[in-house]
Amino acid sequence: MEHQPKKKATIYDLSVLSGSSPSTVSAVLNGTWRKRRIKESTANLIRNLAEQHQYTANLQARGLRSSRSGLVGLLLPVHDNRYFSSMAQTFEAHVRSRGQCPIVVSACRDPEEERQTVETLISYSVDELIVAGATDPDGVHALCVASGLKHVNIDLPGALAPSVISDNYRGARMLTEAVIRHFSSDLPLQADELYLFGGRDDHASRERIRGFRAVKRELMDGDSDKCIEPTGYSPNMAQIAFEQFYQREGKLPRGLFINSSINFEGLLRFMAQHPNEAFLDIVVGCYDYDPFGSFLPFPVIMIRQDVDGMITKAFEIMSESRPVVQTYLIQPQLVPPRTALKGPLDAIKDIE
Amino acid sequence: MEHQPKKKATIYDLSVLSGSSPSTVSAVLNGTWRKRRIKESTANLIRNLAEQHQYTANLQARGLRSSRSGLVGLLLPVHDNRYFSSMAQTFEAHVRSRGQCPIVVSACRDPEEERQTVETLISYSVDELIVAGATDPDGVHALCVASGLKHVNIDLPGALAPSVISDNYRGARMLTEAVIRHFSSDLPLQADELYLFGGRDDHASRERIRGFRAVKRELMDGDSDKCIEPTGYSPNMAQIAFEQFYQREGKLPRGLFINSSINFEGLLRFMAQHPNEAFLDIVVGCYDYDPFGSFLPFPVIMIRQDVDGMITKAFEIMSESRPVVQTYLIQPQLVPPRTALKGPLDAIKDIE
DNA sequence: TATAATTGCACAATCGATGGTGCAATGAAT
DNA sequence: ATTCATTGCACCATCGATTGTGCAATTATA
Repeated sequence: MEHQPKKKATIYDLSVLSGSSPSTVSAVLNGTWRKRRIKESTANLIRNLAEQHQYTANLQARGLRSSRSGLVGLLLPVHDNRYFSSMAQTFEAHVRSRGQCPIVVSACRDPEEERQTVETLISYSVDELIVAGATDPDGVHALCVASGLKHVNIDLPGALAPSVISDNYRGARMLTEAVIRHFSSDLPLQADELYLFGGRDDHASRERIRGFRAVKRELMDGDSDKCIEPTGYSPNMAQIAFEQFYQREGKLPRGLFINSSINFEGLLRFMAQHPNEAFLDIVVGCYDYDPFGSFLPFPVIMIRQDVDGMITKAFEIMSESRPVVQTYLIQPQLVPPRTALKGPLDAIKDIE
Repeated sequence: MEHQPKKKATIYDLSVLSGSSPSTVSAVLNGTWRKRRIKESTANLIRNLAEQHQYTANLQARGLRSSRSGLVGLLLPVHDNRYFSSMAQTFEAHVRSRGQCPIVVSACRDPEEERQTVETLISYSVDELIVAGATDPDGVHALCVASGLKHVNIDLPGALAPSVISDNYRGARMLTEAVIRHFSSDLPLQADELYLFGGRDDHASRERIRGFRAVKRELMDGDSDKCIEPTGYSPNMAQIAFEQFYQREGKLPRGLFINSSINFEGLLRFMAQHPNEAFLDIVVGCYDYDPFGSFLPFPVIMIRQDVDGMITKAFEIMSESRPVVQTYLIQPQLVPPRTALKGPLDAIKDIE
């Protein structure tokens, strides 16, 4: 922390050293020098000097001039669960492979925070933005449009920008059906034993609830409103819902559809308060995949959303010149109990 | 995507509209106007115009001029596990509470990627940087020093910058002891039944191994080299190690010390290949906390590193004018099986 | 009323890179 | 030996904000 923070070299320094003009230096170092008919030898000279002096471009200056930044943003609701963290991981790999710099920011599901964060990103001339699970995607959209920023919604759709989301209806159908079928035929699951917990009034939750109810109607006879308990996306509220149910009924439902791994953590909290015996005959379906969750002491069937597919599609859309405002559905995957899937980390080389 | 991406308002636009000079507008909007003795009425006029025209400062321009950006960086090895994702979550909250903009980037444990990423951050005049779990912290340090960027290592220490890390030795001691004591006294764990898997040749792994061996020596009589299997930080290598052990010995060790939740995922993959019976008499200690991991069908004792404590300390250090280059140890916490701790997400308001 | 002090603001340089334009030097064509 | 085309590069305005400095107008003091 004590050496001379000697100023970074600029094109002007190199210009003096090389005897060329700053614009020549600039052209050489940003690759446009052929277009500007700079001699190869001049280019080499400058490149050597740049290397010697450890030149790196000031990206703020470049960004100011060209009103682009080389940054690509991912706006998340939260970091701390496997769905969104694997999204961040996948996103980074994509962006890096395109030679740009990924930056990931979360906005805590707070519409105001979302807008402020996007404003900030815009002020840095972020080139593209993926808006994941936004509470107010259309508010974000307005800001992006005003500054001409390419963006795509992911996970939760908006009405005004292209959106790439999981096929929540089909995923929920698969999951519900798998839960029902997981029970043996000598003691099959009854309609009033299958509950859905978690989620709130967003598109994903609505679609999942729709799928859940449809399958219940088709495979069982009942489909009562009381089997749906939206608790928001918080472990705490979910826990309370489980506790209340347990107080009321003396047990948990035998079949549980849990709307996200975040809500699933509410069940963990409940579990911590009760002996394992309370979970002997239970089957859980969770709309989200968490490798550890898959190995709990009762059958846990999970849905893995195709994060890579969604991110890929999102970039595809943003690369179009006039993206169509529509919602693309990406098929998720049903994951049977005790399954350890590979994830984005497996793409990372680990020496040793 | 089609409306007029009408250019964002600048201080020059407001200058024309208000009849004041750009410098006056600038001063008003960045809060230095009192110092510049601008009339209150002028300030109000300009502020109103700014609001009407939705002025937001171009942060690249500001950053270029002032060579500061308002950005604070967190460099992670990876996103996709609960330890680092909770670190990101906690970091964001801290940075936001200081009115700055958090940006989180991962570098995949690749020294070259680490340096490149930091170079990029420096080119954006990031104000401060937390370097988490870097493979080559001192390489990163060199870059930071060269440009006068305040930075602190976290999770893994460097020799050249202040570092804040978990007390790995003590944590490993606690964990090892807890695993041993978890066995009943009628069939106590023997020295050759307690193995350590995972980690590589970094400071954290070394300290954990040291703690592990010390406790083995103290509580059991043996402490053989063959009970240590560093596998790197990858699920895959860990899985292979478990499989090999299993092929060789016909079972897993009864006591397992797993060096990180990433390696624990290797055990999950192993589990997927084998029936639950193979895990009846097993006790796992994992140096990392994952809420789902805590509820697996065998006892899992975990260490939760005090991420909040580490981040807090890191910012404290960076706020000092001449930080001492030393390593600060933060005490981790022993988490008994079947425990659902609150995390950073609980700090987030969830409406409904 | 003349002078000094204060108020309120405008001017202009600057941060580092980009890209349009212009022009001298060289080589080719007539 | 002119004229024309090409090569190779320098010049300069520009992106949007910050900040040191200077100066007129106003108010206070003598």
